[in-house]
Amino acid sequence: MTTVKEVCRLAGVSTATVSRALKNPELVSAKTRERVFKAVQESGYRPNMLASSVKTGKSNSLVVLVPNLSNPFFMRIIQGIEQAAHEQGYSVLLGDTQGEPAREHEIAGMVLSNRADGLIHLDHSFPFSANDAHLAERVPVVSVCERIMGDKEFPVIELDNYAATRSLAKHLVNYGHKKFGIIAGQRDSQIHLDRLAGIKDVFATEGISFNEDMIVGGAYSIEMGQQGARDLMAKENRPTAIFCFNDDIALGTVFELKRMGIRIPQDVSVVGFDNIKVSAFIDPPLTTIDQPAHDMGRRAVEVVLQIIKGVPLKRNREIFPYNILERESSGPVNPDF
Amino acid sequence: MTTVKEVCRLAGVSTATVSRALKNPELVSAKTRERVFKAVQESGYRPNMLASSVKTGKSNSLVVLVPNLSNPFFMRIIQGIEQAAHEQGYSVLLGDTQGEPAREHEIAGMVLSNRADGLIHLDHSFPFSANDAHLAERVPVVSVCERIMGDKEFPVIELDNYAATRSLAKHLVNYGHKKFGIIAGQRDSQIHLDRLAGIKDVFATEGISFNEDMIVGGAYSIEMGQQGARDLMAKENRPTAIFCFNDDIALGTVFELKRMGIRIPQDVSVVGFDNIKVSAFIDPPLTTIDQPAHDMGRRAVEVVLQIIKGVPLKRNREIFPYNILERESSGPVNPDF
DNA sequence: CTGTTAGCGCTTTCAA
DNA sequence: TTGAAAGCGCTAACAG
Repeated sequence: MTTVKEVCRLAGVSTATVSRALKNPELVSAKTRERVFKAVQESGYRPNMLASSVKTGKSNSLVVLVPNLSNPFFMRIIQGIEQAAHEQGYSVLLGDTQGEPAREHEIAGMVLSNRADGLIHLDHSFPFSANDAHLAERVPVVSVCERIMGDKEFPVIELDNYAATRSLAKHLVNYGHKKFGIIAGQRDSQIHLDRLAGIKDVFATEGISFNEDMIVGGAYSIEMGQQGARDLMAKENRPTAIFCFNDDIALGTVFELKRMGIRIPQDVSVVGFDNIKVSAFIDPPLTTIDQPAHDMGRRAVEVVLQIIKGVPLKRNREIFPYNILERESSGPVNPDF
Repeated sequence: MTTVKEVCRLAGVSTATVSRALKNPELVSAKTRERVFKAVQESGYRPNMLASSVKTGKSNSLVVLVPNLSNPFFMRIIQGIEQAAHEQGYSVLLGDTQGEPAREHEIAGMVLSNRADGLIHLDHSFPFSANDAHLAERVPVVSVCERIMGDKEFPVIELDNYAATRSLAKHLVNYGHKKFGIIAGQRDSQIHLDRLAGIKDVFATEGISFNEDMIVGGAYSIEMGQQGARDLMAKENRPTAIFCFNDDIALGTVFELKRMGIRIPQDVSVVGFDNIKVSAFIDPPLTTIDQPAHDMGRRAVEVVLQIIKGVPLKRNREIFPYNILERESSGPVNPDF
């Protein structure tokens, strides 16, 4: 491997000058600078990032914890993160946690062993092990979408889940629906609570009675959508409208209902959440909530970099705007269903 | 930050002993080891990975170049990569290249600046800049799915694309189809050539005439599928069966054909490639080629680690088995269409 | 503007 | 089995 030494030799200068010419060119005379550049060129020198990181104490990378890499919604966030990070000269260490605490601890540990300067978390769990909790105090952490549980309040980039499900609920109520079902994802998260609250709030003002046993599910997957659809349709008071807490669930629900001979939206209306790409291209196209996932990812990077750089945050919680997409999977209630 | 020094102080030993106790515990007496462990515990010490990397010259990370993070098929590969890497104690630096050479060069550069020990490429381009080409000689590189173009032949993990499209073509020919259309992804890749060859081969033996102008498209996206479907249906000799070179394209094609009032598979058969998750849940479920994406990702890690460790490779090209999934988007030809 | 020098935190000889 | 000491490749005072 060619190191500074080699460049020094070729350019006939000291290591300090090489380092300067590369990092702070304005501190070096034009002709020396040229000599150094030429030497770098000739030798094919690449500074060893690790070595400089040891010196400066900054790794210039961020670690991102994702509960499930195959969720397309997360991918949109990550794309935003990756782009913004890259623009700021940071690289992204990606860890798929599968929601397993052990893996979260391990990956989050990278930021404790100086491999990353900050952490972006796409889940609601406290990512460090109990052992590391006190060390984690000084670590720049931001969460996207989910609020991290625990004593310390971490900055969060999120959607107004409450308002979003409210508008979804209003949309369905306006269509005359009175009997609802919900297929949930993770039930123990703040998101779940917020979304549920939005729905129940509308029910309350509209005088719609809703029974907790009309909430089924418990994972953000297509299969859960299928299962949930079957469970809901087996109830004696089966719903005419179903809230799915993400689009994957909605995809499974739509598939399964159609398989059961139930028409959408003529018999049952289905709404999703997230607006993943395919949602617009299924049959029928899905009514859903569009989240600015990409921008939220970008913003998460900005915020974590602010923390890293010691810039005080204006606010600890940033709420991004949603957009309700009224497509063809929802429609007027069918009184005969 | 707590460093070795602190542990030394607490345990009353030298830095060398601490280092040994942590990396090669067997070189240290049981009681010293215990003292060190206790000191580590108390101080909450975390070794600075960067510092050790500088010494050892190994970063224990791999960089992965993805042309498009939002392609679900790539995500399956990456999931495999991430898991395998993690099991081997490696972390994954992920770079979304958007197919832009500039970004590829920049990200691939990480492996030249000691930030990563090897590179896994999910595209067919030579990832280094012309400038870095000679440096790249010594870099462990593996490609998955696509063969990297250029003088040097890099190891590759791929599918038998030729055989896969052959069986897809046979499947359609058996259904009586004679008029075909193809909606391609990237046209300048080896994959494209292989897949095309497989199809044409079957056409040749079956005596089916095929005109190059029945090949449309040029990007692996849903939108390209829509566009391609429109283009194909506008031809005077419109096809009764369409090969889509990935499932995203097929999704768009199915959507657009249905929108045009064309029934699938009664009027037109559509087949995809990749078997992304949603393919089984659209209407109709998609006939496609299942690629063992996850395993291919895992294998890529094994191979790149072999190169890193200097273990000679048995073969430079590994072909993974495909599996044709005959679902409902393909069926008997409709002579009246 | 440039060179000398002293480390960053860790690993690894070499001697004891 | 342990410690002293010499670096890994780079950066950053401090002099000059």
